[in-house]
Order: sequence, then structure tokens, then C-alpha cells
Amino acid sequence: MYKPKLEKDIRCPLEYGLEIFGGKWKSRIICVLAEKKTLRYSVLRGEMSNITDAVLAATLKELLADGIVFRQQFNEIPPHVEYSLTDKGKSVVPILQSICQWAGIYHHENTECSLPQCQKCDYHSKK
Amino acid sequence: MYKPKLEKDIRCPLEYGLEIFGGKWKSRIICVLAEKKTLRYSVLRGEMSNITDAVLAATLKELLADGIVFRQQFNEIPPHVEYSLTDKGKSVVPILQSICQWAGIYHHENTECSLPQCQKCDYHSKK
DNA sequence: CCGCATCCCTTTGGATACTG
DNA sequence: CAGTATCCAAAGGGATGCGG
Repeated sequence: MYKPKLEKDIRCPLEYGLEIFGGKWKSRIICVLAEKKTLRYSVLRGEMSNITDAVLAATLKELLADGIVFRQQFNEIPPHVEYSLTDKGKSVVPILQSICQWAGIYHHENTECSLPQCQKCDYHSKK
Repeated sequence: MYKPKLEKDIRCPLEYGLEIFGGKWKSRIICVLAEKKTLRYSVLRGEMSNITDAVLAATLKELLADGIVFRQQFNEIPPHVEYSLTDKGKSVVPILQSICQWAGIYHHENTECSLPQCQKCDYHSKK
């Protein structure tokens, strides 16, 4: 039985912001796109181990709706789709950087990302 | 029936950070404590409309475990408990500030917090 | 006064199979 | 290639009532 989504609480800007990039895969997708600039769907999925299509597609949809990513469809043979960050999307990267820096100070046990696909977090400390 | 928590994924610093203050009430609690410095449990609850004891207590426990808040118990008559931010907790406030600023730019529909208890978000723009 | 126990509902994330 | 459909599991959040 389908149940319509309940009216969301009115949220302050802070909570709005956390909604945008606070999801389980969202920050990771933003990081990857920030580093690689433009990626096809299948390549993007390859960069994120263990994510399934259902989840990746749903997450990209949200990011698209929130204006974080840009989606370009190529109706060639074979067809493909490319994703990249919008300006809005790019503007969150410094915030993710600062979170990563902060966490690096306190999260001693695992300062280096141990997930290969998460080496993209290195983006935050590079340069 | 009690079910043990599954082993958490290994997370990069960024995701660790989002875990700390990304929960539904966490940022709000941090904001309130950042402004009021020290609050009794009951007063803190009063500052957050609609939160229930079960949720507030659980959230405070997490923040305590993560070293964000400090808990001082007074075994007087009547007994009470006071919560305040640790140094680690205080150090996340600038990050919340930057998120709030960023969101203010893009979240035009609701730039001003419309929840009274969330006027604490003004903390981020004050001064 | 503070906060836990219990039970329940909603939301989110995921596995598998399948399609334009 | 780039997803959707379906079904399901787990976690988060919440209401109520009790206990130190």
C-alpha cells in the first residue's frame, strides 16, 4: 500500500544543508565528481564499491532535484549519460573539505581512508 | 527481542564527521548549547519543541559517547544534570556556521528559521 | 528530575530481477 | 547502457509509561 510522504518539518538552513549532502552516499558521489569532473553512470558506479543500481540511481535523482549534479544524456549508439557537478554542487566541496579536516583531527583511529573507493576523500587534503 | 548492532562500515573522515552532527537533532542540540553554554536536561528539552525524552536522552548519549557534550550530575536535593559542549563540541560550531551560510544562499524559500526553537540558528549569523 | 523500556511506525538503504 | 520494479531488512525516530 502506497503511503504519501508526510509533510516535512520546516527546517532551518542548517538542516536543509545537511539534507543535501548528509545522505549515506551523497558526499562520496560529490567527492568523486569533484575529482573526476565528469563521469558516465557505469564509471561512477565503478568508483563506489558495493553500491547497487537502485540506490545509486535514487541518490543521483535526489542530487539532481537539489541542483547538485548535472545530467547530460547522449542518445547515440550506444547511448550513455554523463554526470557532473553544477556550480551549486561545486560550492559544497569546501564545506566537505572542512568537515574532513575537522574529522581528521579527532578521528585518529582511521584518519586515512581505508576504503579504496574512498581515496577520493584525499581530494580534500590534496593541494 | 534485542538485536546487536551490525558492524559499521569503515568510514572515511568525512563520513565520520557527518555521523557526529548529521543526525536529526544533533545539530540543533549543539546550536542550543553553543548559545546557552550550559543547560539542565529539562531546560534543554524545553528549547527543542516536540522532542521526546526517549529521543533526547538517546541523542545526548551519542553526543556524549562521541565526546561532543559534557555531562555533569549534581546529586543534591533535588538532583539535576547539566550539559555543555566540550572543546571538541565547540570546534564543530564553525562548521555548522559555514553550512548554515551556504544553505542561506541557496535555500531561498526559508532562509529565516521559522521554528522558534530554531532561532538558535541565528547563532550562526550573529556577530 | 532525569531518563530508560517497550512497542511501533516511518524512512532509508539494499538485493534481485528485469526493461527501453 | 542506464536505469526501474519489487520486495525486504534495518535503523531512526516517536509515544507512552515506568523507575532510580
